[in-house]
Order: sequence, then structure tokens, then C-alpha cells
Amino acid sequence: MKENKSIGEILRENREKKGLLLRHVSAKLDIDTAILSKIERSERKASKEQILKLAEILDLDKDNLLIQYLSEKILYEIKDEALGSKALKVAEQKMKYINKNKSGD
Amino acid sequence: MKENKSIGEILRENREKKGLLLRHVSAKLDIDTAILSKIERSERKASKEQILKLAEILDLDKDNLLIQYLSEKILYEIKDEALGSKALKVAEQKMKYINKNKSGD
DNA sequence: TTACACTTGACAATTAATGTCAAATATATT
DNA sequence: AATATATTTGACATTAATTGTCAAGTGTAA
Repeated sequence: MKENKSIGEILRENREKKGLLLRHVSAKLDIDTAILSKIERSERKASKEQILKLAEILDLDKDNLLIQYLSEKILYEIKDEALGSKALKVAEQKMKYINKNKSGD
Repeated sequence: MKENKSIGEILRENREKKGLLLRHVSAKLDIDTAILSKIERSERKASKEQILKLAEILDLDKDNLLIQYLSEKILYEIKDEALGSKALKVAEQKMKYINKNKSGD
């Protein structure tokens, strides 16, 4: 029941599945291979633009990849916080509230 | 059923309730009044340290204030994202997974 | 019109994010 | 073993975001 892959793992798996080298993909992203290597090993974070480009290059679903990316960003914010779980729940509450009241304002 | 106050609103309300001036509180925080003014009007974000100090100064529950603070930080990350809600849900899933598997590792 | 609290915006300093490059490590292949 | 290729590592440069100061402005009340 292995279900939790990091963005980095997803990117590496799919790059290798397509037989692409860091060199090939990083060229399309217009960055050094070093950075892509770090992104795949979760040593650096990608930018949103890079994620979208990577989805194209690797034929991955953009929305899915973006959701994974954003959720990692969220977790990064609270990773060292004892109250992280509670903060997440409150954020969801607020989100509901915002969405409910988002009309002409 | 007004339930959603920003951290800034909470801070201002409680500062005024105690009859304190920006000058008084900002001195304790060791910052310019301008910044505190901006924090209270949500024009700037406070730091975690400032939030904890403010909880002390204003006699507010630290955990509560911190949760509010963190949840705002989370929302800030996804405020312009169409997929924000979904990302939040996925973050919660991942959080559960992490907490479940956090033993000696 | 003076006094006081707060706000605004231009700017400076500091810190974090994002990138390059060259050298170090694998891992094959000859 | 030696060469070739792919990836990793870390020192460093550049850029962007955060966090702050300061001085002038606005609002309100004595």
C-alpha cells in the first residue's frame, strides 16, 4: 500500500520511464542539470512554472501534478509545527468560508 | 454568525481592549509602529516570534493565535490557485500518513 | 493650531530562493 | 585499468522576498 510519492520521485520515475536524461529535461526547462537533480531528490523545490513544463515534457496530468506540488508547499509551511494538523483544519474551515461568500463580494 | 477574523483584526481588537497604543506594543516587539500598524491591517505578515510575543503582551492563548497564524500562512500559499481546495485536502491526507508512520522511522 | 495616534510610501538591510559552475561519484563499456 | 557518460555535491553569484527604518501625510479631538 505504497501511496505517498514525493513530487521528486514522481518526476524521476516518469523521466526514466521515458528514457530521458537529466540533461534532456533540464535543457527544456532551461536550468542546469544540477538543479533538476536536486528537485528530483527533494533537495530543492521547483517553481510552479517548472512543474507545469515538466508535466508537458513527461506527459503527466497538469492538475494532478500541481495539486501534489501545492500540497507539498503547504506541508513545508507546517512541517516543524506541533500545531500543524490543527492549522490545516482551520485553513480548510476558512477556505470553505471564503468559497461560500465569494460572489460579487 | 461573524466567525472569521484575521489575525490582524484579533490583534487590533485586543490591543484596543487593553487600552494600549501601537507605540506601546511595538516597543515591546522592538519594531517600528508602522510595521505593527501594517500587521494589524493585514498589509504585512508577522513573524512567528512576533506572534508569540503578541500573545503574551495581549494575554491571548498562544496555541490559538499560532493556529490562526499558521492557517493564514497556508491560505496565503494557495490564495490564487484554482486547485487550492484540492491541494489542502491532499495535504491533510499526507499529514495523516506522516503522523501514522512517525515512530522511530 | 497644536497635539497625538495612526497610516502611507520610499527606501535600506537582511535573508531566502534560484541559478551557475567545476569537481567528485557512480556506473558502464572497451 | 582506463575512458566515457550520467548524476551528485558543494562553493559561490544573482535575484527576489522579507523585514525593517524613517519622514511626511491623514484624521481626530482638545
